[in-house]
Amino acid sequence: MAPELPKTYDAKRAEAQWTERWEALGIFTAGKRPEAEPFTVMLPPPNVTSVLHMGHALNAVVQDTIVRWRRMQGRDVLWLPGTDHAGIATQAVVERKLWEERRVRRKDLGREAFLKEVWAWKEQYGAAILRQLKELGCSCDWSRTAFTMDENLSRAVRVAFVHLWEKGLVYRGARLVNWDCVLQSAVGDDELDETEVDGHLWHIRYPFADGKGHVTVATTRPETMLGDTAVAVHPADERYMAHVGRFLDLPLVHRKIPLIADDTVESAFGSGAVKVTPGHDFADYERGQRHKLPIVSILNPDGTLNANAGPYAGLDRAVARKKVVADLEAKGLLEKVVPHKFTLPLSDRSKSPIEPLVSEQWFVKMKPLAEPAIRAVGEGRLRFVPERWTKVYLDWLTNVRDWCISRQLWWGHQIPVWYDADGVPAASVEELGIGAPHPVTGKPIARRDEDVLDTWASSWLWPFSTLGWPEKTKDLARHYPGDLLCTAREIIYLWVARMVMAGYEFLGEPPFHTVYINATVLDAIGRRMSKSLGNGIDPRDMIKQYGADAVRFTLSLLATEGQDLKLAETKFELGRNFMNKVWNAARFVLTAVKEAGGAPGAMRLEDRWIRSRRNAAIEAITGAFEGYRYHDAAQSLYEFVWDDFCDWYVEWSKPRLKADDPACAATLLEVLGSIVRLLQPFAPYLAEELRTALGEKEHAALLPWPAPGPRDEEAEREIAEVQKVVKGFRQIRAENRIAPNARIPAGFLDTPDAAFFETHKALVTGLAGVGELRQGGAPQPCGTAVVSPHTVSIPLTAEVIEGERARIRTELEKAEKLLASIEKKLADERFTSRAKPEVVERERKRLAEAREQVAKLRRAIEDLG
RNA sequence: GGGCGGUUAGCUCAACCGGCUAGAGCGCCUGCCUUACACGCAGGAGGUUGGGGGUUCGAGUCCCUCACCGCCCA
Repeated sequence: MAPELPKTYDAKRAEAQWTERWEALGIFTAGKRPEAEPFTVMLPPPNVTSVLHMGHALNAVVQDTIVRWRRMQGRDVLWLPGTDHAGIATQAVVERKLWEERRVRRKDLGREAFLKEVWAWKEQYGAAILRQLKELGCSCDWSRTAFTMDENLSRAVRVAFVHLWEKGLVYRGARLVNWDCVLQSAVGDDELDETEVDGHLWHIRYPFADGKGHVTVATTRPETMLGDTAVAVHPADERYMAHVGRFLDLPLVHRKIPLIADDTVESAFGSGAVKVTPGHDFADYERGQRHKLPIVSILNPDGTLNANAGPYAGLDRAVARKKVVADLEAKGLLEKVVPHKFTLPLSDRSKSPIEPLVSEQWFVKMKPLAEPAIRAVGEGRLRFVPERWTKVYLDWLTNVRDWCISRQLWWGHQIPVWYDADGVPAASVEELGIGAPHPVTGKPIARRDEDVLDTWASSWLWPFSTLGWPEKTKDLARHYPGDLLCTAREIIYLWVARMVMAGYEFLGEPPFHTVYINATVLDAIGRRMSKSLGNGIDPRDMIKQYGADAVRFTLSLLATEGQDLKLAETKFELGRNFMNKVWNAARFVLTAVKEAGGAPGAMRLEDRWIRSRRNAAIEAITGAFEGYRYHDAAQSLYEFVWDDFCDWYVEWSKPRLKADDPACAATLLEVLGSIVRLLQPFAPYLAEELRTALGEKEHAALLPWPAPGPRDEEAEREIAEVQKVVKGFRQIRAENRIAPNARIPAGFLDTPDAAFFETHKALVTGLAGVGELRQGGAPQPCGTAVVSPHTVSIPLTAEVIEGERARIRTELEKAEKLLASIEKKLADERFTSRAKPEVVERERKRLAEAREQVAKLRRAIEDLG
């Protein structure tokens, strides 16, 4: 059973061997345990345009670890993967490609031909990120891979839209939206890239209409003054108080606009007076609403100025800015221009400055949808981990604004609304052909709404559209509601809240009971990883370099609760080293244990001990998983394997294996089997390799999760004493430069447990590097270590005694300090009378130990002479 | 302006309900290629837990306050 195992773990080989086989064998396909309780997780669908970045990797690892653990616990796991069509992102990618390769614009092709191009692109490149998730070892049910524009998911979008339409929750209206002049579409708040830019602050004089005096306003966007409909000051600003209500003559276009008072104005900023442009600024839009100001829009959708801009009509916005500034200067109205840093929203996709623009859009009324989603938390039907994110979720929902769901794009779900010749709209799940009768007016349908829906309008249905909704499928019945959602914090309201709303609206209950918000991955100095900074660490490179298991384990180990995660490439060595450690431990066991399954033989103390430690590890890891404490889980495994198993048990096993001790062989194999199981959720490839080497028939992913057996308190206590004694010997050796391979004929032990150590001396001699263990003190000169209640010593040569004396003095100082602190504590009767009795008792015991320690160290120094 | 998080060893982070001498990995120092592993072994140094105040027999942990850093919302 001992194959030739290479000296270091070859992650590449293992990964190449298993990734495809797992999928081909369908071992992650849900539904194979019809009698078991299901466990359902939806992978947050990444954009089809994405490549795997570290954030995805962490998110996926966190989910896969939990999912693999639940699967081992016997649950019928469904982890459903898929991608999101990402309207703007994808359309922009394809448009750019068409332009670069063929100098063709989308409008040259026409809608239908363009969409064919996008689909072709999607077929070719759209699965990249899912492939990369497979390379990470993700145990998704790949047979159920979904895409937001699949036929059934698209139908779900239309059904949802018509449902909301019929409830009167969908409306069309003119609103200020983020407008991308290049893509010529509204874009969502989440599609903005807020960039800090070095701009200017133009100070412009607005004369009063009666010719007496002026007010100076400061602006970063001077051309928008053409759309001003007021100037605002703070009501308590003494400089302007007397003038509120007077009218100003808007320069260049000569519009009469009022000076108004509004307490959102910051008096300290600029001149304290701000121009109000409700048609081109979100804050001004609100001010305009409050003061019933007219809205003047000066911009065409393509970024040129319109007729409202008077003489500037037809100019591009950038050209218009220059001309406006020049004209103001010529008229002596430009007071000054000062450099000014501010944040400019750029379109994520086109990188052009976003213009707030009034346009006709479709909206969804959110208030009624938000109510049940808010109640879900109070009713305990929805829980966030870490808990503090609950507030972020609730804050957004309580102040929720209506949702602009239309996008002026072609790639996406075209809005299922048709108009007759009079422009009367009708919504329909099924296609209403041109010329067909309008369901309400009966007149022939003249056209379909051109716009498509926001991508979130499909992804908010993801937890059930992927299961077949609106059909009443078996999957839907079994897997809705699901259990867990793992995602990033920035998506809590964009997506999480909307999914909960959709869950209640369409199915009457939330789509999951727990939302785990994973850490944000930062670079080594704490900045977000971003393309523009170029500080990202590519998980694919890390997988190549260190192996998928190492990447996974490292991320788990670094995922401390609620903390962001600072990452440097070298951190992955941590995971790699651990994988190698496990590999070598297994290699040792498999080569050293010649036969399995002889007579079990009598168990020794250390055999009982390692089982007890193993049980402790099972308990700790299981508990940590239950609380989503990944760091604790990974740490417990790491310590058990490295410290308990490798550093102690394996070392103790070496001489026993030479003597063919069956109890020892059986213990090694049993514990290694446990390690394989505990490792599986973190490191599926290595676990699979090891279970094969161990001759297990079942895939590691399908092995049962170990149940924690009883602890053996006595063995743990006794072995702890042995370890103290061994460490004492090692300390004397190391401090006196005795080479590790130099075997000392005899070590001396002065202990109250003489009989115990007589029985178990083999546990000491091997690891302490002493030929035999004798009771009592060593003859002088000797080195001494006090490990209360034991004292260990070994004979030394005369020349090293000076160093030994210094060492023991330092020890003594430490011990005396400790003793003094305990004495002081116990001398204080407030402590002895008020502290819990068991705490006082413990201190008394420590006092005795410390006294003994000090006495022994003093004697050791005296003995040295 | 409002909210949230953070500040613990040189670095990255732990520390359940307040209670043993505040732990680990990396880095550093010393000695070792001891036939599982140098991606390793053994040992060691390194901390006024951001400052100040308070509660308590006892505070990294609870309260107040200040400072700085980060994120989110407006």
